[in-house]
Formats: sequence, C-alpha cells, structure tokens
Amino acid sequence: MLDFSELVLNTAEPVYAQINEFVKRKIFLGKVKKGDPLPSRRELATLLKINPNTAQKAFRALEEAGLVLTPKNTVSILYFDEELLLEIQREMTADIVAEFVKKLKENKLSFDEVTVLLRQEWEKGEKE
Amino acid sequence: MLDFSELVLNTAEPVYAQINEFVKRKIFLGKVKKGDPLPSRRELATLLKINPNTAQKAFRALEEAGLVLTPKNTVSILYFDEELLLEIQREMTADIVAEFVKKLKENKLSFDEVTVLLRQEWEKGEKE
DNA sequence: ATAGGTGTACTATTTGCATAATACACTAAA
DNA sequence: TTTAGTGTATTATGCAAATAGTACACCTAT
Repeated sequence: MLDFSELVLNTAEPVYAQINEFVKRKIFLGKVKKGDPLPSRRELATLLKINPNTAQKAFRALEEAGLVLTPKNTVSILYFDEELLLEIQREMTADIVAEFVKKLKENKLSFDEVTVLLRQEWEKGEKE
Repeated sequence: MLDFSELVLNTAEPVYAQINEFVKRKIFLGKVKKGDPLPSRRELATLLKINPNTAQKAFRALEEAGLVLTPKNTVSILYFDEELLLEIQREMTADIVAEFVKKLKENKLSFDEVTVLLRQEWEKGEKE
C-alpha cells in the first residue's frame, strides 16, 4: 500500500493539494507501480489528522487526472497507462516552459542571456 | 502624471495587484521617469471605479518595493535609483530561472531536452 | 443479521483575503 | 477660518475556497 508516512504537511498550501502532489510525484518518479492500493480515505485521514473528506478531495482529483481507479466499495488503486503518463508529462513540461518564456520576455531578456543563466543554474545543482 | 487610462481591469486577479503590476511594468520598460507623480488615491479610485483603499494598498506595496515615495500630505511620486532597478530585475530573473530549473528537474528532463523546448517556445513567440 | 469496513453526497463551518466604509490628521489655498 | 484636497489607520463587509460534520448506500466477513 502506498506509504504516506513520509508526507509532512505545511500550512501554506492546501492539504488536499499536498496529498495530490505527493502521489503524482511518486508516480512520475517511478517509485510506485500500477495496481498499488492507496490507503482508505479514513485511514489516511487518521494518519494525517485531517478530515476524511479532505483525503477524498485529493483522491478524486487524481481519479479525474486518470491516475487512479476506485472500484465499488473498495479502496482506490493506482492505474495509468504509460502513454497517458508521457502525455501528461509532456503537457506539464510545455506549460512550465511557456510560462517561463512569458515571464522572461516581460523582463526584456534575450534568448542568449537566458541560456547562459539557465546553464549556470542547472550546473549549480549538478555539483551537489 | 502617470496615466492609468489604458489600464483595463480583469476580474481574475486582485485589483490592487493589477495596479501594482501596471506601474512596475511601466518602470521596467522605461516608459516613465523618476519624479513623475502618480494620481492621488481618490483620483485613481474614481477613474477605475474602485475604493481608494484599494489604490492605497497598491501604492503602499510599490513604496515598500522602493519604487515610489510619498511625501507628507501630497501625492506619491516615482522614485528609484538605477542600481536598485537593476538589482530587482536581476533578483526577479534569478528567481524565475531557479524555479524553472527546479520544476524541470522534478520532471527528470535533461539539460539538452530543455534547451530544445525552450528554443521552440521562444521562437514561437518571435514570429507573431 | 449485524458489525465494521469501504466510498460518496450534501451541508455547515471556518478561514483568509480582497474590498469597502468611515473617520482622522494634516496642508494649502480661497 | 473654512473648504477641499492630500495620505492613512481601523474596522466592517463580502466572498470564495478549504475543511469539517453528518448521514447514506454498499459490501463482506463474522
């Protein structure tokens, strides 16, 4: 069963969004496989000391994103085909890039300046 | 006096943020010079059909950002030294780049993939 | 059959934020 | 001195989103 014990909630973002993100990341990082069950809404609620409906809201969102199935009267399980996964990832990436470009153009930066900054920032992380 | 007549408000973002952005853009795009006066809170409020306190909130934020001065009992004026301006711009850019890199690494993209996507997106805008 | 576990729908409450209303202190000019 | 214009502080209102409370329908094992 998917393990939520490492999820520490912050007060800034909404709880349901944090749960959602947590699961999405597990999926995209390949740390989890199709068919794995999630805890029940009530179980997760007890663990995180939240209301079951908050868990429900997060799981519902995952379901609508096509990452989770919820058979009748039983716990939700992870379900996604690889094609969808790639599609979502492409979409997310495209959005990120588009927003990035928009912001930088507002700041009147040239493409070359951006690539330089980008390379610096990228390599800064590589060294650690 | 700084002209707000071209500012059309949308209902999505908060009004005070839109005012703030409007002025900041004018400054960063060099469309405005030091010493230029802003309209009074009440004047702007009348023009935009909003409450004077909403204008106040926007101007206050600009003041805290070091872009505006408000002498006693008179209208606010633009004030900033070029050094600060560059500094802010550098800072904003650095933040944008850092966030961008962080997100993309979460998606497990390589630097080369990113530059390709970036060039595509950048040129897409150039053609219009 | 019944007890305890599922998900879910509906409603209520809380909370945070944006906006508005009001009143005050001050200056300058009529 | 009075009037009309500044900015500002404080409080009230409105609203939307997040969270919580409660109840229901369903299944399964005891």
